[in-house]
Amino acid sequence: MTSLGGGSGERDGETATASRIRDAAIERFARDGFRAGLRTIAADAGVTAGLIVHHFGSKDGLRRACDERVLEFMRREKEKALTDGTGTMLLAQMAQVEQFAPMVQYLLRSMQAGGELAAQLIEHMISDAEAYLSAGEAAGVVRPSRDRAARTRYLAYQATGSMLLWFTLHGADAEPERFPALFRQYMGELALPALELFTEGLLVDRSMLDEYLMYVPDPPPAPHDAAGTDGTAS
Amino acid sequence: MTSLGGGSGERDGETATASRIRDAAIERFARDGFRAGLRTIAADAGVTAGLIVHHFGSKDGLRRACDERVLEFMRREKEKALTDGTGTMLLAQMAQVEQFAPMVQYLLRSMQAGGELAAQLIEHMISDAEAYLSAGEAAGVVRPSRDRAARTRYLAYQATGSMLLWFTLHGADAEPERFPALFRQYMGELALPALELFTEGLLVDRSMLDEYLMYVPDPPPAPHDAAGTDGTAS
DNA sequence: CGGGCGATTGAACAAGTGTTTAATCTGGTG
DNA sequence: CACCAGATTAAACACTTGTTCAATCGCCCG
Repeated sequence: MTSLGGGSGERDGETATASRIRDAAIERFARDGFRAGLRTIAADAGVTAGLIVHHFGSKDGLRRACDERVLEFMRREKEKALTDGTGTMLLAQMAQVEQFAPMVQYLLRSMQAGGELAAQLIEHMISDAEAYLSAGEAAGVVRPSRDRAARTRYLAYQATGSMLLWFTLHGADAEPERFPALFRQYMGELALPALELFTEGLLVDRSMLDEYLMYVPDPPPAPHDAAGTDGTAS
Repeated sequence: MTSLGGGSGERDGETATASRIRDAAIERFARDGFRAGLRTIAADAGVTAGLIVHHFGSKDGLRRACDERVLEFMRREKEKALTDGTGTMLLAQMAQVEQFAPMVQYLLRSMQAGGELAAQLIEHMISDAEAYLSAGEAAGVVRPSRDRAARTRYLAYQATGSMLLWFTLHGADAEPERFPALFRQYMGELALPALELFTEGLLVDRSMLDEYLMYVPDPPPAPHDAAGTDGTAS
């Protein structure tokens, strides 16, 4: 009934049934996590478990197909939406559209479980943020950093990670119908503190930062773990 | 051989074998996630699967016992370490001690999977951060916020969530022996961007914040989801 | 010594998993 | 129409899972 493709559900070399199975899998994985059984997905798609492995080889093959579909969809959708550099806005906008909500939920499930798609996604977001922050610096609205790469990664991890945690605690077992509303609520609670922190910071004076800069080499320290048993930086 | 208790492994009404099973379960859950089988845990503890359910009723009972143990351990350890308000420092310090690393890893597994322990933990961290930030405000080193509760939650979610994501992508399947080193690396990459953001902010001017404050009621808006189909705030 | 009681075991059970296999259905082509 | 290739099914397989059950072991108390 609901074709996740938003138009072109089928791709090169894929039969209509295969794409229907794959879309049902995305929806079921989004709802129940990746421990959902093949028979459940098969029932959702109105087919048999055997047919799934006939088309995708194995459950892992099915998951790879889902990953690929979601990733390609994200790539295509990214250029149509104005991003805030962290991907949060992009996901938020996508979650509003009922048709795309399962994709966002599937994505968060992926990050919950780890794996290739999650890693690619976060790197994707980091490179987006890199471009966005660089443009902001050039335009004079974003302060330059002593280590731009590190800051970019830091911001992307913060934004994505807090969203993931929030989803895990409040939205993982929720019906997909409630998902857009939950996402709106998350953004609403987020906006003010984020803007405050981004424009005014958190600390009153610079002593902590300056103190830190006294003790470590400036831009990019050794990327590999040095010795140093002191873990406390107060 | 390695008693996770750090001294008093047994508690009221618990036989020595039961606590040995529970500690083995914590270690195994930390290593493999909660899908680890009872027989694996039983083998780790040198017993049989049947004995586990004899002592804990079910696998869920075992997990509850593990949760309780870890939570109580965190409570006891919290007062011995100086926290930075977000719990990151606390976990980092604990991860340095080889004996406690499995507990931290178990905790992150819990947050990965959601559930009661994770929810309690994050609320715990939020209330810690609340006290810490309030003290900072009173001492004049932390800027006051227009909505202190929201900012506290925001900061706790950011810190915990980014740590969780980082762990999921880089450390979930790592040997527990490497875990302390991975944690040190994470803290090292984190320190500079965090201090920069906290003391200098990210944006050069206040226009975005002021613009936002023009459109929403100041301190705490309606907590329930209002209508408003416009999700874009530029 | 004897009886009992909890700890502990090994085997069995029932339900679930992903996957395989042989058979059937279906549609297009010579 | 005959034929074949792919789609599709139902059943079986091998395996793992959590849980149950009866039997045994070991120790403490009377």
